[in-house]
Amino acid sequence: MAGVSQTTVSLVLNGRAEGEVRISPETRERVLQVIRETGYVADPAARRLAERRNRIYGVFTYEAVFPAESADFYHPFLVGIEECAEEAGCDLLLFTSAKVERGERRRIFSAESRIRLADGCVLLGRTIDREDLSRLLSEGIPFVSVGRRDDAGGPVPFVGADYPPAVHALVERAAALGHRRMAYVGAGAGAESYADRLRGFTEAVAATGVEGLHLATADRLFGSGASVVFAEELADGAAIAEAARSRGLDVPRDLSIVALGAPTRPVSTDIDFARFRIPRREMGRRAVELLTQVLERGGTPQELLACELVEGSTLAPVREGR
Amino acid sequence: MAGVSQTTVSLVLNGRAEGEVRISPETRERVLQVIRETGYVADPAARRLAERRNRIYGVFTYEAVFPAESADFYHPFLVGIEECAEEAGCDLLLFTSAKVERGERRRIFSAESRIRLADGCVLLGRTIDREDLSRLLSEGIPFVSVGRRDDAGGPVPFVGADYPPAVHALVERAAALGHRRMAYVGAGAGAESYADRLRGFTEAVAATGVEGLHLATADRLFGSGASVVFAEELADGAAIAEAARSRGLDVPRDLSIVALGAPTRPVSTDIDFARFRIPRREMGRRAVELLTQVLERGGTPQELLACELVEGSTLAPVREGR
DNA sequence: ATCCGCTGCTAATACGGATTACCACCGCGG
DNA sequence: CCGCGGTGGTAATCCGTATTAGCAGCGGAT
Repeated sequence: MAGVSQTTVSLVLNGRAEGEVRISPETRERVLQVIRETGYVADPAARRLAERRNRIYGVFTYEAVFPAESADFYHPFLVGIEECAEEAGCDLLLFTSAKVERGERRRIFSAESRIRLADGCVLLGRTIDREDLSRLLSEGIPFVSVGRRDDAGGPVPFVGADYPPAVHALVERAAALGHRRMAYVGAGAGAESYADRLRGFTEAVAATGVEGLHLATADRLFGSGASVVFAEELADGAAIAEAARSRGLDVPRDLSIVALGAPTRPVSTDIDFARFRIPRREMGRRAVELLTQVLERGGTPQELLACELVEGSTLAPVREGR
Repeated sequence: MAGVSQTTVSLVLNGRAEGEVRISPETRERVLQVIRETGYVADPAARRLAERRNRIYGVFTYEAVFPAESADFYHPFLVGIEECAEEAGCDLLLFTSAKVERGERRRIFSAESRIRLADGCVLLGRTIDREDLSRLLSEGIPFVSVGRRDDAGGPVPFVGADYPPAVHALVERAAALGHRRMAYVGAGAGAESYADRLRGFTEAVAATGVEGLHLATADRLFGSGASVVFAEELADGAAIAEAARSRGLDVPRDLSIVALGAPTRPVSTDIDFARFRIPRREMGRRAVELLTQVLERGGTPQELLACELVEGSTLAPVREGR
């Protein structure tokens, strides 16, 4: 239509017409005019094939992205991811195709995986398959994990929440309120985030010189003599509060409770726990920024974002006589 | 690695090895073995280029998908869309790249639009640009709109909520409770969904033989003598309830209120309005199903899903003497 | 010995755009 | 008239897969 070659159109379209290769302003204008009239847009698939770049970022979650169960937890991450993708002019590819079989988790690599259609990928999930991770690394697929991850055959790029200092601060606050015997309730393992919380607790009690107990479950909590309990998850905190109430204990007069996580399961509690805020939205944003950075300059960025403390009303001075 | 040509791999990969083209079972097994070992996956971009098919469905929303403001409204649609995409083995491409300029809406077609990377597209939004719609039609891009749409240079494929019968049923119920003067408050235009509600109302009052008023705003409602008001949006209903209270009117003793929409804006009200339920999740699911159908067999499906009535507590018998 | 039909596989090409090497043209100085 | 440098553009190739036409080899029938 403009009487020029495909090459010329490509050059004009990509603004390369000013550098090495020269196209006269008249020709350029003519091509642009036709493009405007027809609304021509280069085929993204062909572009990807030729250019190895798409401006499409993949988003992989081990659970369904939208559904309600964990929606409250994942949603803020996605808000941040979308915001930042929008600013970067990128589209998001949600890998929904990996069927979640009953009891099975999604897998990143399936026979039909379209992960390589995206320039790179943001990973979301409490835990991430080590096999998947190491394969991502070995195949050289650019990605950033939301949440700290242990090495998996190499360092993993991530943006995580910095749990240890946050837990540390809460332990110190409890100590300042007179607590001398503290319990951590939760696995303290399984996911990196759990391990980090327990580590923060363990280091903090050591540094503060108070006594720290680690209980896998709340069963033996009430015989332990602990005056404050650090619950690994908000749901755990709610359960402990309920158990305390049923024993006739008042929170926080008889027992202080600190919650160390965000609601990953839908918890119907309006208790205003002493806790910290996981900067989920910021983590989402930052993950996309880091992915962009990886795509442009490579590297293996690892970042931890600070968690803001929330005073709450479940951490009080230790009761005399305990 | 298997000592065969690229063609052979392609044939094996696509299970074409049994039809016209023949590959010996031994060779096939050898290729499959290598595929298993290496985890080879065909490049989706190249596939799309060659095959014109991707198993990627685009999702276009005029507002940001995730953010909180309209999250409550859009989320159920997305749940349905994701569910169905997962079952169909499709990935979802969110067109987040179209920057939402201050005060501007997203546009489907931009210079960088990656819409053609997807096999087809699901459109979501209260209103959809007519230009965008007619361009989709004229370019022959397969799509399905969530929400009924008027023709835009041709019939538009959609799955919508069937408002008129739902509104009709509510009008009838009001009439059965003795109401003889009913008001509809809202624009009744702008979006198809609003027009449909007003149309349902207008037809229903005519059929029922009661008096129907259409008020653009609630300003003159209280002098109108209407004993029941149909609010176009849930938020409108909440505002009217508030206004009634401030006038010393009791809902529903002095004034019945029927809400005709779902919360599109975050409304903090716990009023249990007489209303109907928009089957949003089902609409999302169905949209994906219809898109699949369009891709396979073409056509322009148009479907309306029934809205279930919700009794609520804001519709009562008309008060004597009004 | 020739031809046929079948089996099993591959060479060649298309898909649409990015990139690169190179060519045709023009004006100018020698 | 020749050579030279700068302009403006294009042919050719590549990206990785799907598809199609066709080729080599072989056994059996004529």
